[in-house]
Amino acid sequence: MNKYGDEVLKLSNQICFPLYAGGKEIVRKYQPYLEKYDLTYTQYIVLMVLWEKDGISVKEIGSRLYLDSGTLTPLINKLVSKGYLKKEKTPHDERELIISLTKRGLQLKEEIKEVPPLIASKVKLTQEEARTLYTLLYKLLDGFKDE
Amino acid sequence: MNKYGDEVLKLSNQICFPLYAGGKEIVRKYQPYLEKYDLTYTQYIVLMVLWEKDGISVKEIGSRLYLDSGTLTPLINKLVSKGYLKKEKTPHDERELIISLTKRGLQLKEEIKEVPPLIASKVKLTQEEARTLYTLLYKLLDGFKDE
DNA sequence: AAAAAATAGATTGTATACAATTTAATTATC
DNA sequence: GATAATTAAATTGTATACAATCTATTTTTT
Repeated sequence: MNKYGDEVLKLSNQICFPLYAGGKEIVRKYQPYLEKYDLTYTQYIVLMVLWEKDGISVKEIGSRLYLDSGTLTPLINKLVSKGYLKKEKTPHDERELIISLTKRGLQLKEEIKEVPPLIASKVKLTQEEARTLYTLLYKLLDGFKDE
Repeated sequence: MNKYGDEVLKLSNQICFPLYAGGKEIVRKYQPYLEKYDLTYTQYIVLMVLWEKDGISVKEIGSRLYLDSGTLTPLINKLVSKGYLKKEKTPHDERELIISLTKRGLQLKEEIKEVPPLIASKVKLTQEEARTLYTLLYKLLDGFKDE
């Protein structure tokens, strides 16, 4: 028996649950706004990565988003078929695939700028609280990385 | 053009992304420990709800976990076939389904108490930080509820 | 340089998630 | 009291996630 008895198994005592639920809910909040652009949240963050740094490998996209090729391969294919991305092999390493934005993919960036403020307005936290949450979440994520 | 220019679309400026990634990673951390009990994280939190309050409806489980019947129905069926849960209709409302723990489902609670401390040890936050994160996550979730 | 190990991406199989719809039962309205 | 509106759960369809495996290529070892 654990020294805390039943307490450790209460949903209300676990940091994991609100984190899991919060992550899920935030994605759900995005969907209605992204629907207009025929994008899902995951597709949107893949594009966000490329808007910041274009022409990177699937591997690098994955390491930035904590996603693996099992998720990214079909998702990138969908974005290619939608005309937002293109795939090409690198000459120096035939295993590697370089993902780049098409003109249309780049255009989308300007249109979609309206979305983040709309979501931000739904987050009922002060600037200070949001900053603290942000810092703690990254501290948690960084702690997971090294092991 | 948004007054912040490109800034709003940077992954590093969004609270949503670390939340999404953190939620996903925490579930991934759980899997190896839950595998031993033949459970997934979602199955585990459904059991957690019932360990706290047995004999509730699918609807109530859903409202506590932010999940709908589309997710819960097949998941509960799996837990029934594993021998952890049983389903029965209420006499007073034939639409409603009451989900209860079997003896085996109740036993599992004692065995699985070892897991939360193992996860907690992977979270590299001080007690103070964890408490703050917890508070902010619930504030965020509560803010989502009313609208 | 041949064999072994490692790596990038694709594939397969299982398990969520959730919107939208359907079905059955209950409540509300007229 | 019949009809309409609502509700709980199930079903359907689409899109992640990710472990495990596979394939092709590159790098390391010997």
